[in-house]
Amino acid sequence: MSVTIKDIAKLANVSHTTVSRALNDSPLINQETKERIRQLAMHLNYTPNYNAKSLVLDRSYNLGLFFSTLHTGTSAGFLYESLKGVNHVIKDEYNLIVRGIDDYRSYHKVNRKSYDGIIVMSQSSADQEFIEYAAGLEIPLVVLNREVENVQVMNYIPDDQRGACRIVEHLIAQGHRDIAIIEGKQNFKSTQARLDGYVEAMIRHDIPQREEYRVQGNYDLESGHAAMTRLLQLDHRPTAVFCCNDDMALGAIKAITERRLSVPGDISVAGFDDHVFSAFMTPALTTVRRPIEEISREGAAQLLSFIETKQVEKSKVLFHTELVIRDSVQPIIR
Amino acid sequence: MSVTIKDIAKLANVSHTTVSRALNDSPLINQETKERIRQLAMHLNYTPNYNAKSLVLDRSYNLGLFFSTLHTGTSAGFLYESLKGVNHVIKDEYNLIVRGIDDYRSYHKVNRKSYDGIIVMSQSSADQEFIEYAAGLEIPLVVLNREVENVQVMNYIPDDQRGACRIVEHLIAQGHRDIAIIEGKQNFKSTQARLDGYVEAMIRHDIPQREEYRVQGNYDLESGHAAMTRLLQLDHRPTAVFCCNDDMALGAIKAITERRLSVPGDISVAGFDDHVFSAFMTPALTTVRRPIEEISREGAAQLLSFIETKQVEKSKVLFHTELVIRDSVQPIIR
DNA sequence: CACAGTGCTGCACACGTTAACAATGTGTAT
DNA sequence: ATACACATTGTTAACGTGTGCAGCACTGTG
Repeated sequence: MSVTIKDIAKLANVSHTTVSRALNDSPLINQETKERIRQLAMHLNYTPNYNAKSLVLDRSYNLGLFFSTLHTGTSAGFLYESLKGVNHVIKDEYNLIVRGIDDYRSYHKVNRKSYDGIIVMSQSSADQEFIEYAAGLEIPLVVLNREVENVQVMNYIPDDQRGACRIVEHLIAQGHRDIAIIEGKQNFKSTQARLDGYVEAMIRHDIPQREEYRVQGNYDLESGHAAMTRLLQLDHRPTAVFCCNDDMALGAIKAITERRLSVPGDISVAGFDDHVFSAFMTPALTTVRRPIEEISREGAAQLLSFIETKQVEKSKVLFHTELVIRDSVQPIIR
Repeated sequence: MSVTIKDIAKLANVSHTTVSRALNDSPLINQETKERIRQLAMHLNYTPNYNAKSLVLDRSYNLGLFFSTLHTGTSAGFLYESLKGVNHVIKDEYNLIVRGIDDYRSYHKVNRKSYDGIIVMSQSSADQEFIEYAAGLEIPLVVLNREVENVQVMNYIPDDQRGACRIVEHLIAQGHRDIAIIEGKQNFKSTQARLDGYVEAMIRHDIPQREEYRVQGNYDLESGHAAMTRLLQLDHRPTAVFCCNDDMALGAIKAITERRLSVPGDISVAGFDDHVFSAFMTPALTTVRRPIEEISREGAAQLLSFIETKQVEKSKVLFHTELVIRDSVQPIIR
């Protein structure tokens, strides 16, 4: 059907070995024959059969990009930035296979023969099992976005707690004391980290915390809307709300304006992530930038270098988050 | 290193052929031996080497999901919905490889050995070359989102022109006559289709078109903002603006509110796509729903069935777009 | 002239799997 | 008893590529 090195060999009157060597630029082959064979290959439109190569070289040319889930809890922006970052680094020789971990019924198909390396964009500790599995198989592995315990892997994460603490301190600096938090999806590591940051800031500034100011969300728009609706029904309404991601912040703002209240006039709202949309919302959202694209890029680069050299420090690297002040938070007028 | 069928064969005192047959549930093998071998395989934690399988079966187990670009012009929501739709359908046995067509320097690595099938999420006619290449190689192929010419492929597309026409007619029905359009990215097929819909509606209702009401955008937030800014500088401002996607609509609204004008009080804004965010914007965006997830799902399903049965009608299927009326368009008070 | 060295090429096998064909044993009809 | 069908298993080759080793021709050296 398609052209093989044997076909080329026949036409060039050499053995297929010579063809293989010529195409792989082996020093054993005479320059002229090399050139002749290459011309011929090009002319015949030869493309190597990567399945055969994979078999003998024991490399799949596949890289896996795995998300905790593709159904819910993974925002479009997160997916987009991750993919973009990784894709930017991937050399032409790798295929990038994208998948949700929770889609697997069995991890059977994930093994060293099928993946040269794996990038886990981890959001939930439910991934732990998968990560341990992959680590156990000694597949080159980098876990991004979530701090992973027990397993020795390259682990690149944003400093969520610090970011959350900073933005809550920003709210406090604007005079707010009645600050609510709409939390992220349960069991997501980031949910805990951001909550920790909130608590840290509140304690540091001696602000008493109210039980009813902590509301559960799940990182999507609707949950932000629902959570805010509950907060608005409180007798003593908060003057500011920290939403654990921008999607929920948008939902929250919707809930507020539906009640004919204004942001930030009546209630200040802060988000987290710095979604592409956030600068364009009305009001533009004050939030925390989480450098997902950089993390993906750096993680992918390290993974590639590990695959090639087999050596790199397996360690945790924190990426700075950054306060982005826009219009959705206003000082309180006493 | 890892367990192969030959290892199992030795332990089971049979030939490796028997093992292969047993694991593939061949009717040639005795039930008891079959069971025995399967137990053994399970016990040894055997996983088949897909590279070897691929080589002999001439199947890669790879499916390609190709976008025109992953850099700019592809919105996060579009990527997300596409991936979600396709992923929903993919059987466990396929790997989904995601890539931007404009990332290829050569299509060399795209061939029938490497891909069992390809889904092109086409946005630009710049893909045409790639599509023709893939079609020429007789790789099972489905092109989604953009109407493709000359090539006989499965082609599933949203009815953009009809949707655009409908929403512009909606603006007209609300009394608007000074209707501007912010166009999409140049050379994107959808840009043309939506413009055609706009023109169709205007002509049908005998509304004179002004040259200066047609402004170029490129589907991203910033371009919507810039285009709207230009429109606002006009002596005779439009009373309504049809933005060719929701991202640009958001940018446009930003530009309007920055000038202390209100949407829809002073200017009505309509979008296209029905991005997840659109219902939650302030004001909630009147737009056209484009069923990307359904299209991806249906396209992927057809591709799989084609791969298996090798027969399906290669034809164009139009998916209905749907007018979604929210709060960003207001009747004109004369 | 013998010998070692060098530069290039081919033979034969390996990778792990499937499949055409052969071989074996068992039962059944003649 | 013989032939024949049938059920089950094994032998062998094949898929396309890379590679250790052997072999060839030629060159230079003693």
